[in-house]
Amino acid sequence: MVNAGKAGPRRSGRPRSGEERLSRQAILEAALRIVDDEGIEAMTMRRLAATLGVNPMSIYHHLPNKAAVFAGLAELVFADVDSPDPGDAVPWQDQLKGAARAYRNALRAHPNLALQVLSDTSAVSDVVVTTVEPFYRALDRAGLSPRQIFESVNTLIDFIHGFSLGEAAVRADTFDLAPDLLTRVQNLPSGKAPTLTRVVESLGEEGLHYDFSEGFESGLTTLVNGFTATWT
Amino acid sequence: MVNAGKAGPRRSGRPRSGEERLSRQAILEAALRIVDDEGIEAMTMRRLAATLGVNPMSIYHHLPNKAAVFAGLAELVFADVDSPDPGDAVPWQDQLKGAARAYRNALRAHPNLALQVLSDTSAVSDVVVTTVEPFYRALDRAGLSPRQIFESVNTLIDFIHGFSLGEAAVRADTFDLAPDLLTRVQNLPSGKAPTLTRVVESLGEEGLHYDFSEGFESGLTTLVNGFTATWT
DNA sequence: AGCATTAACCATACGTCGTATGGTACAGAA
DNA sequence: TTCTGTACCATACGACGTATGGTTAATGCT
Repeated sequence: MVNAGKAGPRRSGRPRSGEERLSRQAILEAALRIVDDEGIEAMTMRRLAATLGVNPMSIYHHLPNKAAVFAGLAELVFADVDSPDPGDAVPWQDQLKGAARAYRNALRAHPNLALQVLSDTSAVSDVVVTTVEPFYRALDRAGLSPRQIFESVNTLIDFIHGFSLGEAAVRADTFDLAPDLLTRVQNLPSGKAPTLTRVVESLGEEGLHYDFSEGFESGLTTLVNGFTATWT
Repeated sequence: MVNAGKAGPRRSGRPRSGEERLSRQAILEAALRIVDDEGIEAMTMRRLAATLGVNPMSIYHHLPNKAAVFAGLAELVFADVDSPDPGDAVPWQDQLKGAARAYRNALRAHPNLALQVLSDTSAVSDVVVTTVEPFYRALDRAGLSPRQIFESVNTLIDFIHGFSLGEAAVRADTFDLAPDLLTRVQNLPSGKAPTLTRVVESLGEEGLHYDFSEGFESGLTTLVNGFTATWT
């Protein structure tokens, strides 16, 4: 007879009703914490089990494998896309920009997860599909054809994905490339990149620092202007 | 005295002059083959050593760790960016598009590597930096300010990155979403995505299939038009 | 009520991974 | 000739994902 104490923390076998320690939800929440706090490579099944106070194999009763854990996390991220939908009172351009900002913000909320989310094709669930609806709505209101809407949404989302990838890699809201990139560019084999060198030097004079939000807005404006110029 | 035979395939100790079996170059080439043929997860140090006919630890005399192998592969990819540079006879718009196509093609050449390349910030070497020069040149000729050039290049490259990420995930030149996406969209909780549903259904009527190259050109046109409309 | 099934946990173990450590044989410099 | 460094190999360690097979409690069936 091992562990006869009622409150013994170590038990074997199925827990009594209401004493279950695991659930899909709880597991995913713990996994998200690990990823956010310590990075994606820290999220191992054993580590996850440890933070849940549970044997590693127990997790497999709620999720089939590690890939499913990450797919679940991706769903969480997309579920957090908070589309404002200010109604159709607002111009379609602003509607589209709002949707794009919401999408970016969701990816930005968990930078360590961004790469996983953007690369996991199996995570394209209903959640993701409905996430893009606001983009379609805004462009529909702009009067584009279905084909034009389709291509435009793809272009815009590709931009957001690429942007978020870069943003997640840097892990800061702002980015000083002042001495870093500048000296590197100047140390290039002479004449390899004259225009780049000139541009970076010129930017260096105004005390260059890159702000991701400004960069995002700039790209967004370019794209919206591009849609207008191209389709009308 | 083990292995006294002159041609014995198993030897220990340093090989005789001219008989070295490894080099950084040879290792990276073998690694690239593995990634291309069998996917990125097949590229393990042990597997790599096996294809080179060598003990796993021998690789570490030429590259410090596995991450360095992938960084080297990323360099190879960027070194393959084949910027056409048709001179300044061509309009800057076409110059810019040509640079973008070359960049995309380099990423497309090794789809299994794309994710790694796009996420590995440590691989941003001189090779990568010089790779973007054609973008800067074209936009400089367009008469933009340094700041405008900088933002525009970032936007364009972010788009290419996002696009390539999607393209690499699908691994085909063309993409039939006809029944797949269509039925999924129609099975959504009613009213969740009305515009999306309508657009996809409408596209389904014309026998929808998505062509990545067409999609890329579409995005490119939008961006170039956007730069023109925004900065001038 | 009794019994079989299933669900939720744990223990052990297997094969694979990256790579630390420490050899051994040759090359080139002193 | 001796010393130092280089390019290989052998062994081993700890961590990983997860297959297998317990044990116990809840649940469904009769």
